[in-house]
Amino acid sequence: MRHLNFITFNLMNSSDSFFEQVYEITRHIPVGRVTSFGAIARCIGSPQSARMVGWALNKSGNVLPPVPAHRVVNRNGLLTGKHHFGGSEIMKELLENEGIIISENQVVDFGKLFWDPMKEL
DNA sequence: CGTCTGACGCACG
DNA sequence: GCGTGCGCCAGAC
Repeated sequence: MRHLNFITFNLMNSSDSFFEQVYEITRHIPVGRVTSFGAIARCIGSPQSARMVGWALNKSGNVLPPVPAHRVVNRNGLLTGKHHFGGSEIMKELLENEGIIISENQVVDFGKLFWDPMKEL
């Protein structure tokens, strides 16, 4: 049954589109880890399309399966997308629920928690 | 078609 | 280390 859902998902979403590649990589980010827009862009093969990654994630709210967009921050570990989660503190709370410490709108120990899709995928 | 818009990242001063 | 400028490119008009 899960297999059928997966097939339906692939039929409903052109799986080779830029957006879908972003979603697919984002879904692989482990709980309690984070990555950056640029890292995802590089993994796709468009290192200069980091802005598009953000654009894609902005539209990921109603996408299934769910996309953990809150685990994507900018290259400095800054929560630049926090205003797109309904409330301004939703993104922070989602990350803290996974054990990530946020201070001054920034991920503490970002270098340690950073998950590189190129290396890990 | 042209133009504008960004959840970015880099180069430079 | 910080501010500024610019290239990036898929959608929405």
